[in-house]
Amino acid sequence: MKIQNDGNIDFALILAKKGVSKTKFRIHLLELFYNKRSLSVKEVMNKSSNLINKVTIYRALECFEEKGLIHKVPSINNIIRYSLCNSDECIGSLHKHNHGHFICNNCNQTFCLENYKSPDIKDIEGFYINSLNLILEGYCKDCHLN
Amino acid sequence: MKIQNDGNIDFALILAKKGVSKTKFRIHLLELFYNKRSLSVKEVMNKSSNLINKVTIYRALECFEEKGLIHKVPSINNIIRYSLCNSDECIGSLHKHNHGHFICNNCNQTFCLENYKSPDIKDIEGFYINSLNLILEGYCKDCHLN
DNA sequence: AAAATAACGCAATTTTGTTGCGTTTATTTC
DNA sequence: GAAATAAACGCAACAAAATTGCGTTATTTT
Repeated sequence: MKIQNDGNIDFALILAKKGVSKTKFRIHLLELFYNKRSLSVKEVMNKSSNLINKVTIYRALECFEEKGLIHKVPSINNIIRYSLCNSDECIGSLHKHNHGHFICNNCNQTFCLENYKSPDIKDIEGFYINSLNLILEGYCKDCHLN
Repeated sequence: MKIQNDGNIDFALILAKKGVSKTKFRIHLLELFYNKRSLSVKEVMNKSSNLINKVTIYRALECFEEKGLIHKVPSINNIIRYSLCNSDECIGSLHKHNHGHFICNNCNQTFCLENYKSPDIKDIEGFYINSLNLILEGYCKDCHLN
């Protein structure tokens, strides 16, 4: 994925293309994901104004997921976590995101590992696969040092 | 993994070898995992006597994980889920479980996919990997039909 | 068997996520 | 561009999931 995060991205336009209402918060939310790629609900809360209600955050994330902007990343911390979709992989609510994700067990940040792909599993007898995730956990550079 | 689930497994002995106290409930819990391989907290509750307190369940699962008997399986439903460790893969709290897991989005059952392995990722610059999980989600045979 | 240690149960609390409904904001239609 | 429609928002209340402290009971060690 090539993200040109040079401050010239028209987030409102991206929302419009995906059929998402262009409210102040949702533009802000999309910007957050373009900056950090992967966020938990808590991180979104911390990075949003205190004036934004948590219900609004949950509903916006749900909407973004349905419209193909972000996808859930599995985790063992029983925390909902989302990552920005690759526009060439995800269309609408059909999410195909075969790159790995690394989750730091200390700071809880999630990192997209573009170079590490999930194996290409097509069909397994008796299982109807909707999503496939390669999840790595441990400590990121910063947390390993401390 | 070869599990000889023929009713002749000495669960108490396994607990003793791992340094886990041999209480009635913990013997029962280990048996559950040998029977089903993968369980959420809720499933453990349902399969245990109503007399067992949920706190006991949480603490026993935590203990089993620390002693290398079971490991957490990531999921997008933010539900804590555990799988039996392969004795040849996991030693103590060092969990290496490179087989995939399939989680049914309807019945929430988890299935170990012994034949589907995670790619063998050793080191990634800046990341210190503790565990690696290959997570598949969708519908199992039973839930797909309904 | 007694002492030490670990597990257990209970109650209370915290954290996380959800639902309903009236109000505000954005989008569509004219 | 204003009115009508639809969607998003905030609030309060609720529900579910997980955690903590502490006194009691069971297990392990000596």
